[in-house]
Amino acid sequence: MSKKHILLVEDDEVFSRVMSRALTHRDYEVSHAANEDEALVLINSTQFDYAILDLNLGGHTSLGLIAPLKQKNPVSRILILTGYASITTAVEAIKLGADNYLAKPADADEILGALLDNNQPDTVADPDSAHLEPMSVRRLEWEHIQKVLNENDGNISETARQLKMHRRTLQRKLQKRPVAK
Amino acid sequence: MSKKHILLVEDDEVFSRVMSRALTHRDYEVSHAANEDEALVLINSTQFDYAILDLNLGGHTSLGLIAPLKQKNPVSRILILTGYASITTAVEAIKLGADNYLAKPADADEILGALLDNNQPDTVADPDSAHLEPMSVRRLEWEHIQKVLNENDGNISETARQLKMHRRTLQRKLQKRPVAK
DNA sequence: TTGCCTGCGGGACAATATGCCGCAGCCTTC
DNA sequence: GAAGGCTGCGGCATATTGTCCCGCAGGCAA
Repeated sequence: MSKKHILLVEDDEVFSRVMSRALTHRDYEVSHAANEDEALVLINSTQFDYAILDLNLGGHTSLGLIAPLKQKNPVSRILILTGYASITTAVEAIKLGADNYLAKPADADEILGALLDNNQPDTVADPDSAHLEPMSVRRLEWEHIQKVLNENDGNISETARQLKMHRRTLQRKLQKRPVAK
Repeated sequence: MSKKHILLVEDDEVFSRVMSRALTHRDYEVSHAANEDEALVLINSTQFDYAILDLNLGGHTSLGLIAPLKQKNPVSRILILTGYASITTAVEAIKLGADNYLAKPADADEILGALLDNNQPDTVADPDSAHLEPMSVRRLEWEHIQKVLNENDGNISETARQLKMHRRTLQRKLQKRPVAK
């Protein structure tokens, strides 16, 4: 049986190198693309079994790659990975056809687990995993900001206006990482 | 044209009453269920256009209602609502067929927006959907704090713990008056 | 082309807010 | 009465914001 072929779309130099190596060691064949165009070329020329897409590719998101991927490769499973996770983008990604969504930081095992994981039904079905703590205010703020920012197609100035906060402040908040939980 | 029929599954007495009224005033017909069994009875006896499900129903989740709903009512749009939002449950809900996922606190407009949202051709042109301003981050924070504080029967220390903020900070926030909007 | 407007990123500095300490008073429960 | 939890509040040392101010880039109209 031949090796499974994974498409890795990730613009972070270091992270992509680490991931590539980790996946290769686990006996996968990995093709890496650092941006949307490179990714499209690969998608059109190769059959992939899986895809790992970093949500934030420089300017825009990698969500646009989902459709071409699905079209060329109806059987591949797609995992969206992001350092700036939010419920809004997660919902959007899944709606667009991604199979899973994972927040960085995550190690290779975690990522592979999320990518291969097919026993979806059990994930949340058990009542114990039902996380009963309310969101922290920071987390809630982050989610809300992401939602509004998304509604404004990434326009920071407009988002700041609607949120009644200074653009400079929003800008600074966005540069930080999302809150753990 | 007859009114659109909404199924509201929500175990919180107060919240469900408020929502029911708000939706009724907006000219929807609302059926309310406080638990899974009640909901199933309604699903089997009525045709719904939309459904709003609180994710946490006492012990388990309301995700199990998605399948029956979809089966009986292939056209309905389903919104999952929860005070304990997390990316994991959001992804799960969308995978199971929910159309959107929203974190409380959320007002009726926000909820309806999330429910009707999306490229639904017939609702896009709706002139009534006049520009919904998102809550400011301060307002959202205030609402959330009040809600959690309430769940904890006014216990400031416990609330601060859950919100992962310093008790002193919470105390100071509470001394100020609520934000205008 | 030249303004002009808008968005983006970021420096600098003062005004606030927050984290964290400690203390005293009040309850309720052993 | 001692123990432990909650509340209100006074200080700081830090962190985060509000403001103002530039420079740069792209879209657009004169």
